[in-house]
Amino acid sequence: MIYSKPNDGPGAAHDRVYRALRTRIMHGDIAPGQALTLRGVGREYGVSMTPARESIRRLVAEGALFLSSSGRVSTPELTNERIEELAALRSLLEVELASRALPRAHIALIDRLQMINSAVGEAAHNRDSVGYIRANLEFHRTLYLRAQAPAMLAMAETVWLQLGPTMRALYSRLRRTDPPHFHKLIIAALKAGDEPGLRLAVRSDVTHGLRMLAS
Amino acid sequence: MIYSKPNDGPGAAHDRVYRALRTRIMHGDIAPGQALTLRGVGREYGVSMTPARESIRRLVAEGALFLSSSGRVSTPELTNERIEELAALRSLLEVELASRALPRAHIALIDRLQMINSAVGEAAHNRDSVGYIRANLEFHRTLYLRAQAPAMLAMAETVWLQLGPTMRALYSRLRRTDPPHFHKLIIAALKAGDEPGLRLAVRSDVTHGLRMLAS
DNA sequence: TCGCCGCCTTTGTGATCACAAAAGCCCCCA
DNA sequence: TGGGGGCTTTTGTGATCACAAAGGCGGCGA
Repeated sequence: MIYSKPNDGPGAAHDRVYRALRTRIMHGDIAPGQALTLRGVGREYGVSMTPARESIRRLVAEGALFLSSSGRVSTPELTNERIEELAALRSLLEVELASRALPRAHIALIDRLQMINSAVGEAAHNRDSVGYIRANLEFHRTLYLRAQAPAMLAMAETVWLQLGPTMRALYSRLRRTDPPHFHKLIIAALKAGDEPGLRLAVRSDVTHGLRMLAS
Repeated sequence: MIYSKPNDGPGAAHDRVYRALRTRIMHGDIAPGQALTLRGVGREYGVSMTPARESIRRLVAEGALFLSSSGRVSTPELTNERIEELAALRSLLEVELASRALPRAHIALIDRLQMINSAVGEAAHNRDSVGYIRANLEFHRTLYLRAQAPAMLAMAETVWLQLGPTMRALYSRLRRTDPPHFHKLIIAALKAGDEPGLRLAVRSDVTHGLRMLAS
């Protein structure tokens, strides 16, 4: 098999496959319950079963994929209990991340958040669920990067990953065309240096979208 | 290669290796910075490189092992910043888990916790670091199982896993022979149904041990 | 005696293969 | 026409191999 580059940076072929699959799952590119096969993934990315297996097993370890008792893997179909739990985890982790980012949030960061937020609004207007999820996650990640807490951010991303397919199902179901209200509250709290307000705004933003899955 | 049983339950050979390694790491059986090799692990557990590789890569994905840029794996040597972050994560997650477990904590559970806690004290008295860590984690897990929050508990265990080798280094360094004081506070708060007290006791217990690593 | 260069060994990576189990499928019969 | 049994294909698992790169070690020179 011929690649464009013999060694694509640190890591290897399985890392490329892993990253591609991870991004697709996190952005909601794959519907819940969709099955994946080792040979299929390998064929799709031009690698043998070995890197495909490593990528898939890694995603299983992170909770992004579900491994049936017979070894078949598929994207998970979450129960309501699990969704509530994951929402609670998002709330716990992201409130803390935002709070830690607050003292370091200068005006340049806030400007960037506002730009990203307009991209969120645009995706919402165009009813582009994948674009909406991607921009929304970028908004949150940009803020949390300032917290200088890599382990915590990694955990938050793991939760996003587990929610990816479900978020797709959610956002394609509800027809929202307005940009998220709570993002504006987050930005306002950042500008004002208002920590309790920021915590509340983040918790509301995180909880709001996921709460309407109980229906 | 001959096994005692052709199919050891759900999963397979790699699952057995994974579980064994995971337990050893979480209990602090392996010192920080210790290197592992695929062929070495395979030889130790009587399997080929494939299951050894899957187990190790899974532990890497969970943060239990560190993967150098050249592909070598070793148990991580945590920086102080990372230890503080992981302690904060433990605090966030475990306070929430304890709080959720409180309404369901009946007398039978409290009795069991007291029994486990005496095992903790005994291990401390015998200066048995691995036994101490194991009993201590069992104390916490027994309580959190009552929270009925599997995703949250899994995250907490992932943090324990990342801290395993470091906890070993910590507990073998300091010569404590007394059972943990905060466990008694946890039990007392559970008996009294005192939620704020429980939150404080859990946070103190989690933070206390890890804080003295800054030295 | 100390440091550096080159060789040999160890190690991870990806590919391929044999095997068994699971899944899907089709045909036949009630 | 609907369901069940058996066959074929698909799929995951573990083993093994070839290869390249990294590591370690010893010897040689200054």
